[in-house]
Amino acid sequence: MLQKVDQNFFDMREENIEQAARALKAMAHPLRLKILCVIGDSELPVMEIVNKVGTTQSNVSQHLDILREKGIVVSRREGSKILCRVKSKEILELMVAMQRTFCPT
Amino acid sequence: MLQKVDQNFFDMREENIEQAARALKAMAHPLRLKILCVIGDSELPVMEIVNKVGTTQSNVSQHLDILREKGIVVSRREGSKILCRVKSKEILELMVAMQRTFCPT
DNA sequence: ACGTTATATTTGCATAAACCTATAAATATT
DNA sequence: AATATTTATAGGTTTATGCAAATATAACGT
Repeated sequence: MLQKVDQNFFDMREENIEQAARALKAMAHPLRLKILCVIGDSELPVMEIVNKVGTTQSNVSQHLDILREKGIVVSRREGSKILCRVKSKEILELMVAMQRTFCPT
Repeated sequence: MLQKVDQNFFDMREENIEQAARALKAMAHPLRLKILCVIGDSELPVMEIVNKVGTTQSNVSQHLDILREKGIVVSRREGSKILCRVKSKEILELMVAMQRTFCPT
């Protein structure tokens, strides 16, 4: 019998696929993607995000909530402000990859 | 005035963001992600995908359609079969990045 | 031409996502 | 304590998604 060279480069396990899909789904919305781009590798208060992305505070808050619960963004309170940042360097690297994929040079 | 170091690494333009979000959305579903992983860098007939992902033909066909119309997958006829592959090496590279992000080593 | 295999499409339905407006809660300022 | 700022949450409406079951189309073998 031949050696099994199941050259499945993308052999994510079921659980990884589920998790990846959940995270991707959180990023796969124009406004949320824009929020992520605006935050980038910095840490911004919600209102600053609101101003930069140009929609209502409520809307941004709702989307931030989704990004948090899917593990894309974390935030901490500082006085009256909530500072948001992208959760991990892995996610930031993924964003760089997306930029490479979708932004024609 | 200070030099503007708007270190916005992720300065995707609006249109790029829209397009990226659309493509990501297509990939951000467990079954579709699985389909992509199964195809990988090869070219597979629909029925083979159906067998590997374990759901109905109709379901796979519907999801493949979404992947096609969002520009993630392309397919061609060969006799009675439709062969599917991931559209571009950019998308494949993005999948590699996702793997790095979501598959703990 | 007929049955078979491979794939796509349609329809109906249930559920989820998105968004708006209004309101609540927490902190800050005076 | 009253007011202003910042952020979150709730309720309601509209639209999109996901899926199953059935049916349609296309090519193949005999």
